[in-house]
Amino acid sequence: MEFENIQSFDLTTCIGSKVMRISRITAKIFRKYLRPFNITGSQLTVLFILAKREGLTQKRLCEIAQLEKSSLNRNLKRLFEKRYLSRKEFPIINITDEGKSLVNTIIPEWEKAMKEIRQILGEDGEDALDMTLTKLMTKKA
Amino acid sequence: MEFENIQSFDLTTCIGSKVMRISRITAKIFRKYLRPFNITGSQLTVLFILAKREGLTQKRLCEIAQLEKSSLNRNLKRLFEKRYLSRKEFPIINITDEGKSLVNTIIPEWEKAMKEIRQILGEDGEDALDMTLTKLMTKKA
DNA sequence: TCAAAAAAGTTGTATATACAACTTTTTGTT
DNA sequence: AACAAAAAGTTGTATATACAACTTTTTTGA
Repeated sequence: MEFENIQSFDLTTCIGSKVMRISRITAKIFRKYLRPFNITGSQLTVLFILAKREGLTQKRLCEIAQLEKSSLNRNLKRLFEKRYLSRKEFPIINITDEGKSLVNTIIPEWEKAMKEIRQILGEDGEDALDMTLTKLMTKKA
Repeated sequence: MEFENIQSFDLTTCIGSKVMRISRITAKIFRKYLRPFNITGSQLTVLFILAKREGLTQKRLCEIAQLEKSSLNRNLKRLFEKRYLSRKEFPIINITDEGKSLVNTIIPEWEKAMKEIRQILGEDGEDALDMTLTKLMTKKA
């Protein structure tokens, strides 16, 4: 068999693989700092959003976090269970005092993670990341 | 309550969130092209590696793909089930003819996905991504 | 050689994610 | 107000991922 395509193929060019690797590496750094709080990066993102802008629906949260609605729905479920969020007046979701307090406590640790990653990326690396995301967001919506 | 930290916090700076978003967007583009083949990007990465370098152990695959061993183990399980990989002489894993054939067939579709992403990122965007990954890999190992 | 130690591989458990299908809620129209 | 249509939210199912704990295989040293 020939398999012409495989011959000329170079797997190190794959953008998908690269992005997944970047994501795994940075996620690992955040996990290291967040582990003591028994919370994940994804959950924290939602808490961050609601700590700044209270009273959002799932729909709005999806748009802000750019998450598929069922993905967000399950993230929220865990945060309701942990009592960091509440939904007393459906469908409006709010952060609880407990949630706010957690966010306030975590921010310094989050800053440590950010500092560690910034030391690796440098200012130009961070700019590069911003450019990448900006381009992807504007073209894709 | 005060929650001083929340006041001054700006969630749009979070590198972790940005990276996760980039990853979700690019993954979605790849999925679009790979769906007809009933295979995922992560599975394809493993097949790509073994299409070029036959006869690897899980250990070596982990190092090459930069995946945690249990994550890889489960990816492999699905590829064994689909008969794209085999392990006749434990612990050496090989791609099957079926697997090679699939990879050969998929490469043109993979190239379409790459083209679509490249059009969004541009050459500078792709360079930026490479820089980001290089920095993360050298510092983290 | 064979027993202990180390390495590799596997399984348990949990979260994240997406797509599709379904249910509930909201909205718009008469 | 009541029904139909649309939107929002939820659940089913599957994959990806990681960490911890466990099992199997390989290596090492006596």
